[in-house]
Amino acid sequence: MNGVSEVAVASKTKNGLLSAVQCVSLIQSYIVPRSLTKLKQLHAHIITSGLLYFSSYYHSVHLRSNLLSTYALCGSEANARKLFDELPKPSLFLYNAMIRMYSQSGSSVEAVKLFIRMLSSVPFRANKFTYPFVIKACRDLSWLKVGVLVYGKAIRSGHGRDMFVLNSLLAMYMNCGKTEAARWVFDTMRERTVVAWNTMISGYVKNGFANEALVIFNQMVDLDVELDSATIVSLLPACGELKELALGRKLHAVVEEKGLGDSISVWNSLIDMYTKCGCMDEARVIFGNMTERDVVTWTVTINGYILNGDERSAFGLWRPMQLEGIKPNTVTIASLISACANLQELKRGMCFHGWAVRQKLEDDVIVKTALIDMYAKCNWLGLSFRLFTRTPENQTGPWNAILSGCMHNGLATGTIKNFKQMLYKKVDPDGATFNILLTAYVTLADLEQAYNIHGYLIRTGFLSINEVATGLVDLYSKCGSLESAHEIFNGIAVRCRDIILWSVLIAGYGNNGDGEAAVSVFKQMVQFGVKPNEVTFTSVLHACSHAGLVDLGLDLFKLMLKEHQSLPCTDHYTCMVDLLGRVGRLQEAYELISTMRFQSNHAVWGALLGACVIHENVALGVVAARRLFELEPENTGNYVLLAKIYAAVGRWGDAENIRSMINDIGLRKTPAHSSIEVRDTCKGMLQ
DNA sequence: GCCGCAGCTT
Repeated sequence: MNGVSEVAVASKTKNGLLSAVQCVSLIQSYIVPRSLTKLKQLHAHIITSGLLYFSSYYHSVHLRSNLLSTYALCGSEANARKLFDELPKPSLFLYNAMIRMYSQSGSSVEAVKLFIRMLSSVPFRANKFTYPFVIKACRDLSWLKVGVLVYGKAIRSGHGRDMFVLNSLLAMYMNCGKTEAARWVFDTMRERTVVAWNTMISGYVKNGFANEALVIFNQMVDLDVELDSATIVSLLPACGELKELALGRKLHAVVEEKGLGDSISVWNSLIDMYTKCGCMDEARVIFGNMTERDVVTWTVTINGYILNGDERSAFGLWRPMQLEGIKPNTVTIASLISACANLQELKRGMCFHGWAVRQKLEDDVIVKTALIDMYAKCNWLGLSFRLFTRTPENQTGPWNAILSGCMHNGLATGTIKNFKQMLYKKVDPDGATFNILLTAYVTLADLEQAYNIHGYLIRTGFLSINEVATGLVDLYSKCGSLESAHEIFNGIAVRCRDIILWSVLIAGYGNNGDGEAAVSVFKQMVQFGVKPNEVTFTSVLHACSHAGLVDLGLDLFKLMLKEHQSLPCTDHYTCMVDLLGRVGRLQEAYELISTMRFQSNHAVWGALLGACVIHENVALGVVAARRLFELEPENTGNYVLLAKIYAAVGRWGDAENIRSMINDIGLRKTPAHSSIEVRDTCKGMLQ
């Protein structure tokens, strides 16, 4: 209301000229505080007082220009546009103001259109302020070719080496995935501010080259470039991705030392980094110390809990978040829905679905994708499909969700059929699509099909994605073609071979009964400096046990305890019990179980019982079976195995006792068919 | 004759 009184004062002066000047200075005073309401009031006053008509032409244009540029700065598109259209010959400054407004508000197409109109209607060339706006608009639209043409214009008008123009060009190349082009521009820049370095870092991270981002950062440090908060915010996602906790902590220290923590996004990025490195405690501390939190703060924390397997705590933030007045957005709700999918909590998932519908967020693609996935993981594929059919068809995310939903519900051929539909509808598949598709082909285990998809992946270039290549190695191994699997493996650059790829090949040899090859690949992996993890050890021990390589397996087990200092898990013990049990070293297997530092599970005892059956060892068989009866009383298979041992050594009375035990349990706890099956097995053995 | 423009988290 203050604005009205100011306006009133201004209009009291009889002299229209003074009044117009006063209006201009008032308008300009609204620029920094972005006082749109006051501006509108003043605008109305200018119209009713006739200032625009009674002033000189010069002052009238001046007033209009100021009104327009301030509307544009305040993001009031409709008002700015109306004024702009009324002007017969807008100045370069006003064109810039309009283009800036469009490119900042996301109306990028309008920005580019206006630029083209400007080129044809303005007697002078665009200036150095114009190009960054237009290139940014092209960046947001991923219009690489148009952007390059605009840059060509910039060169011809002498702004090709302008720092701002080059920085926006860098960002455009990075956003369009052209990291080499960006690199070239960066290398040829004469003058590099911290903005250029930051653009390179964030660009590399966005394009999946987190390692390159770290390299750039190190160069930046070597050259003593002063980093700012944007550097931190750009680099922290790389730390999270690469689990570079040490560097992440260092950056945290830098934030504290240099006082870079004035923006929320810095703290948000730190929380995100800590959660990705598995440090929920440190993330919680930052969260607690923040005096102001935004929707991203809550979302990264919720995501962090989910990532670290603590979905309960994630759900627990839902209410406090809203009590603090922060409204969840599409990212928040999608994360929570995916947490419901992890836990198969259909009811809770439906509650979030309902909330999303009420908030009109249901049609957002990431929310839709999360919902499709959630219903599929809760085994409600019908609901998944119903949502899917109401989704715009050209987006990859929902298609991937429905493909993985088919797989989750055991429909391998359905997955492949839908993938073909996807291609038919001209939807672009991505790396994730092929990861899912390859698991579908794995269940079919058809070598001919594997060759076909291999060829397809080469033609489309998707084989260069590491996870996809890993999936293909797995597919070939599961089809029994270890030669092809190894060939793909050899085709992957040594530095790109991650732990998962190695483990897949080791498991491949193991499952094909070639324990020696599995162990040899394992040794190669260690030689290349890749640290084996739990899964690798499980695979290699499993391989030994399948191939009967007892002593080799024992050596590896000891190696695991000593050199790699990994704590063995139950899977490892199961492999070892299996390994020893198969060759009849039952007593050793039993002793190994006794050395376990934690609760033994059914798999370990099951392995021992299985070995006792083969070697007809009653004493240990009874021990193992008793433990199993405690651990899983309703699993009739265990009773059958024990009965088998008794039967094998001729202790028919004991076998008969087991049979009656099974009958009791079978009638009470297992489905009828299983009890009948069990009874028949026993009968067969007793006869 | 207004004197602005680039990079950054879920």
